[in-house]
Amino acid sequence: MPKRSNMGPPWWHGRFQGRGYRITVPREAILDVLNRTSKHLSAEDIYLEVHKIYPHIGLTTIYRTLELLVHIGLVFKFDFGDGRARFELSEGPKGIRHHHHLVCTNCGRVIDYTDFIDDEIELLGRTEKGLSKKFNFKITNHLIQFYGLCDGCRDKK
Amino acid sequence: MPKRSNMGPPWWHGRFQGRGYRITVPREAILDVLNRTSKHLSAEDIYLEVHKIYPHIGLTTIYRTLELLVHIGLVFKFDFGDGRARFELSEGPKGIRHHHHLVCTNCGRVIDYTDFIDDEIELLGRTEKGLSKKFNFKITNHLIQFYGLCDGCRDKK
DNA sequence: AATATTAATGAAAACCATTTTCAATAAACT
DNA sequence: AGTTTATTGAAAATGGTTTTCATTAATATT
Ligand SMILES: [Mn+2]
Ligand SMILES: [Mn+2]
Ligand SMILES: [Zn+2]
Ligand SMILES: [Zn+2]
Repeated sequence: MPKRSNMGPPWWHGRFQGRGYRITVPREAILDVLNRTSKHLSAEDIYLEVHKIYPHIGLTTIYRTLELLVHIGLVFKFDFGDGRARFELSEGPKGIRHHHHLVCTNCGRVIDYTDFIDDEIELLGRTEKGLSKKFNFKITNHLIQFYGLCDGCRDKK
Repeated sequence: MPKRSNMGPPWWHGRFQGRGYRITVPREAILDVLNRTSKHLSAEDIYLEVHKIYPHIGLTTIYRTLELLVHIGLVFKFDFGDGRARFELSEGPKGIRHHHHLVCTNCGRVIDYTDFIDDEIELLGRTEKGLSKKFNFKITNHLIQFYGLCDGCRDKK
């Protein structure tokens, strides 16, 4: 089902060329699954989805591909505390969409939010600068997650 | 070696009483190890340390006790991305010392920092309020970590 | 102080997400 | 079309964590 609305190679092809990485069917299938969801899928989730169309693709390949995609920066890997890694495309055709997460500790639901991001970015910039100076630490990344009870869970407790 | 400078029950005893939890030798030993380090120990780290004094205490008990301590809020459990959970006392005799982490992605070193915490707390408060309202999400906790290269690793790359 | 109750423990086995191995396959280059 | 070598799939291994279950010991009761 990997059908794109307009012709031309998908926007991510450039990330593979020139680095010795090959564009393969499994890789396209995995990127396609990630590209078409807004959920935070586990390796097995992705495997099951890919399996519907390419039953011969194995779970091992899913893991290996995800590792590669994280390595080249196309995918983010998260740990929301349920014992399995979760993956999310780091950018879309329209560029990076920076956001943080709200994690429900009761049902595991994960909510993306971009509100307040500007204030956060502002603070993060200051903090990163200060920490870099104080600890001589070169910051490349940050992780911000809020935990609590989601809309559906807060009453039932 | 669990020797306290002055008499009286340790400050954490109150957390066990009244809840049906018993104060046992393994639990005291584990709390003692956590209380005397500023590092972020894994279950095995704690096991090895406890083992020096109580060789009969098993790794299973370490895991079970840590789970309990996290449950009653005496200990924080972290994932710094190296495949094993890390534990840290949530408070000391002098109260809670809120801090966040700087994680070196090269050597795994973890640095606690409390600088800029005030600004962060301020922002977090606003953000939590906004998010709570927008998503009807009851926030109980947050996780903030910065990743990058520490003093010893940034040059060698 | 002795006894009863039941939470806690330890050893071994099970669990399970992820990684490794290795022979077979298929992209990309000539 | 043929060659090179990155990639793949199946099976086995790995390793941190959890479960099982018989035994032990902390606390309550007498
Ligand atoms: Mn997200
Ligand atoms: Mn810390
Ligand atoms: Zn929920
Ligand atoms: Zn380092």
